Amino acid sequence: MSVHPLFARRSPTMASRLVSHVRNALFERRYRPGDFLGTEKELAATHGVSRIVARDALRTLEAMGIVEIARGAGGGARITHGNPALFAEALAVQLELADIDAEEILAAQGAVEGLAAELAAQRATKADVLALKTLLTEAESLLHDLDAFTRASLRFHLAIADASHNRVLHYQLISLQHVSWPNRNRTLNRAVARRILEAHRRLLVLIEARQPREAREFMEAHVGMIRERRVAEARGSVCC
Amino acid sequence: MSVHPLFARRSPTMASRLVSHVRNALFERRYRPGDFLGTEKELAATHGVSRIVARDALRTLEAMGIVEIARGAGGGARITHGNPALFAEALAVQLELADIDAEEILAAQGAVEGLAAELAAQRATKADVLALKTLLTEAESLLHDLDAFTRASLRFHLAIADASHNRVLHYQLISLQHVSWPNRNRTLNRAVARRILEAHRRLLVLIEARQPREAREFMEAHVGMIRERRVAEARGSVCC
DNA sequence: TGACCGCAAAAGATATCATCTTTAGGATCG
DNA sequence: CGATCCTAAAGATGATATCTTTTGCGGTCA
Repeated sequence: MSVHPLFARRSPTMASRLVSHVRNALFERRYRPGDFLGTEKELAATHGVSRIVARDALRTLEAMGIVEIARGAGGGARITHGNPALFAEALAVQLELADIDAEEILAAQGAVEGLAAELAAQRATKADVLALKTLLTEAESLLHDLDAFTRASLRFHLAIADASHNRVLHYQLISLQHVSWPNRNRTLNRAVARRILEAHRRLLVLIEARQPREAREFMEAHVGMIRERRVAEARGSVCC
Repeated sequence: MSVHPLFARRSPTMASRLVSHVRNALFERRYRPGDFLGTEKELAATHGVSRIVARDALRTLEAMGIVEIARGAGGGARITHGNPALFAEALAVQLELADIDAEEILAAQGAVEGLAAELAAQRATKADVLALKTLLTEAESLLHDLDAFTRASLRFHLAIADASHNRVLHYQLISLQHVSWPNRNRTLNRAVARRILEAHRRLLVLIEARQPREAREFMEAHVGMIRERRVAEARGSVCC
């Protein structure tokens, strides 16, 4: 039994139409972070669909990082205030599916971090510099625990992106670190750690001295060195 | 059908556990693009949950760009081969939620495209150069239709990223263009279009001549000019 | 103030129907 | 006899309805 052709045209699923509806409203600024979207039942009712369809749409919107869902009385769906981790996750998934290795990622990371260092040298506030100093001191005290040292170093790099006062760089660096950095740093030894620490000290000096061009070049070289080390590591580990 | 109390500890939702299961398998390379995951019913059965839960999980995995779902006989869920558009969308959502404007985005874009131009000047193949020339010719013939001209220009920029043979730059540029470029270019007139065309010609010459440093500097200046224009535009449009 | 309880809301299960898509088989035409 | 087109069946998601279970907020009462 076929439906009359006039009414047959509804290929995009109802859930996807609901998703588009919310997404478009967001981009047209009709929804803002924190806004209440409604409960499953309300959404289903106002859009004339079943609760399952509303659920499907909310699952998708949740995965897209657009809404947060709370249970219990007073619960329901609200527009989130943003969650960079989700975006980092999205990049990580795509890079994994496209089978992209650390070298390509670190090349791009060099450009992003180079600009971050340049802007940081132009715009870093006293608070930014203080935060960087604190992280540097913390890393110094962690030379005995190389995994913890690595994490502190990652935070130092991210703090430079923050000091650039460009949030795009912050988001990009988060996502790139998420895929470029191994959980444990296999070839890192204390000598290398000291060299990294020295590079970070020098970076901080250049930022404090307001030398954007030098900061950028130094950062690019620094990330370049990390890339070299990672490439050598990868070659060395063809077998174990 | 109630679950035995022994197995009742399940604070994270069952759908989210199913999502994690697939996600982890992907990152551990136990799943590869194209692999068949199963149908809704099969997934529900093998994980001991209802079809609703399996659906919820598949909606999430679909939004994350991990699986594709096909209907009909022989349908079901498969690991995708990647979809950069989804990732671009994720960045766009986050930038919108964090209320980031075009200037910040174009600053980051300058760094990404600068590196793309530098690498393109080092690595572009004959085919890459040919593609760039074709796009340039196409843009030249579109001076009468400024919207079409804008789209051709965007493709030209993306082709440079492709010529860099670094896929991360391609992904990043797609996502940044997605949010930085207005659908219609309000202040673009024919004189500006000619200047853009001239800049693109010069870029192509530098890439063909294998002058990485110059290509990078020129590209950074080029994107910088676009940024200036966009900022002026934004200021001019406080009111209409 | 604090513990408790009620209720609202999502999470999950089950059954059923609708719709889409592929495929295989049969009818038709050259 | 062979190729092609049509059609019907089968297999899968899409959508609806209705139900139970779990969770967490908020008000109430001691």
